[in-house]
Amino acid sequence: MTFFLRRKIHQMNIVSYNLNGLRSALSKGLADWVATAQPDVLCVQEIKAGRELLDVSRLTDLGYHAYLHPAQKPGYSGVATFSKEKPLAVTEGCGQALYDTEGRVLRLDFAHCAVLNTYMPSGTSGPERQAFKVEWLHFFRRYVAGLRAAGVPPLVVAGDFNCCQRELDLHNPKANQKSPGFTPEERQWFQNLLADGFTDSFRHHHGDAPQRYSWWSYRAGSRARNVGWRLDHLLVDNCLVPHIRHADLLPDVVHSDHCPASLLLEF
Amino acid sequence: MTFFLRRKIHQMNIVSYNLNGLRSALSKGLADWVATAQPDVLCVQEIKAGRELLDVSRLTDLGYHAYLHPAQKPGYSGVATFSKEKPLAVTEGCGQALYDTEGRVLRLDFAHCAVLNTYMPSGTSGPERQAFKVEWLHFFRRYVAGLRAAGVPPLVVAGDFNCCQRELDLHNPKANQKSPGFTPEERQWFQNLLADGFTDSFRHHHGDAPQRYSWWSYRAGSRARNVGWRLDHLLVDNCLVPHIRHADLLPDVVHSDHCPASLLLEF
DNA sequence: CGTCTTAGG
DNA sequence: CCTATGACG
Repeated sequence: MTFFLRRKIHQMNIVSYNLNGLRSALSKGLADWVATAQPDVLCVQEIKAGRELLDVSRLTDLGYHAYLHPAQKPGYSGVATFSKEKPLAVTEGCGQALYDTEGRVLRLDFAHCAVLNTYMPSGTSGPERQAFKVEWLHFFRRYVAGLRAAGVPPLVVAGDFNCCQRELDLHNPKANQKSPGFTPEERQWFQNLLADGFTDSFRHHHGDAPQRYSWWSYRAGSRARNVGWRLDHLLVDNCLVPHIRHADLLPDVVHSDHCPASLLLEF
Repeated sequence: MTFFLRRKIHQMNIVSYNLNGLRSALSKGLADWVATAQPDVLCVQEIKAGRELLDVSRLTDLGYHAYLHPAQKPGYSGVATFSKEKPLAVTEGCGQALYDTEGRVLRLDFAHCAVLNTYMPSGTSGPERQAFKVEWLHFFRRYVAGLRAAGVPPLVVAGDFNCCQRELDLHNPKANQKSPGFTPEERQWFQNLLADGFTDSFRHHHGDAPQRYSWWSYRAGSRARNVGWRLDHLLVDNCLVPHIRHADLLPDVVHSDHCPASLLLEF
């Protein structure tokens, strides 16, 4: 008879989900799905409401700690992270008022990793916001580099990036070379971010699987025809790659124009 | 065998209906109801859209002539009258810019009567609008007197009066002595208007029938409990009283927070 | 509570 | 198309 001596396995199931309104998603049964899926960390974006208007008891009743980082403007943007385990530290915002008033970053630090929930700006409403987005993207790389230098635990960057890198990340790459979210500048930025030492967990797990998207326009029945984009990502610090057990997109889960992206880490 | 010599009977079925949005009401099947009810003259209030946004083909396809008098402000107020018979004359507004920009009066003249479609101001949004309403009410009596003096055909005043006169016209008269729509001032005004030579066709036909309302708040399930007010009226010039054949409220017709009020005249 | 609006996506 | 808002009722 042989005995194996090993430490206790710790699994972390992390989900990123742009809800297009937390209240709307709750009204469509979000809490029931969460009760079934049981993510350990649930990062949501576009909560579109502040603390006064939000009732997250349906989620805290499931045993989650709730951390909200709403935008200043009513009905706009905002992120929230729900965690089964109480984090060692919570950091609201990135220290830049320009971004923090828009509720775009929320970090939870755990023993084995830090989960950085982010909602990156959309550029679709015009050139002004596209310029704002590009500035944010450059800021974000510097910001992440600073976190690393400061000794924050290895990062999981979870969120709606509002951009993707490769042609197979969207249904119609040819027609969208100039569209916000797939400009050469944004694709290059994404590549640079990966070169900084991050891994796209979905691609790591699924290779070049085509037609796997996380967002579909509400218009023209895009979702039914799978005319989508992969905008929601779970990037991990390269040092976490050996811990990836699974990564996926859950297009059958429908509370929003996005679907959840999930990642299972094992420590 | 006996022969009766008599002129051809002419019936006019007139309906007044506050739609709380003509587009919304159409989306709930208004045209199907109109096709069944076949009013000769349909007076609607709160159309809440201008000509560019409205598609009334579902009604004109039923054989109606359409006359619109929208407000200037988008999504606000406005009246429209639909008539099977082409009127002899159509008068948009009352000549007062203060009221005509809010789309509150539209008159169609026929051989036997004139149908004055009116949406009287609501006072519920504050004392400023209640004062505006009271000024309107006084103006309206003078205006109607002027029409009479000018030799307009005998009037049917059809519309949402946003007020009622007697305690049996609302579910909770005691609690609403100071509420806009049932203030002593408005009740007195209503009595004065009747004293000017008008008859409330519903009361003429139904006497003191209680609990007959035309509006219910959307809040707190008021309509299911019949907690309502009778705000929509078809007043007729006293000279038309011998022609009243029927008058009613149709609470089972639901496209709005109001229900239709109807009047059958025979000439 | 519900129909409009406008902003944002 | 969809979720927010704010005005109005």
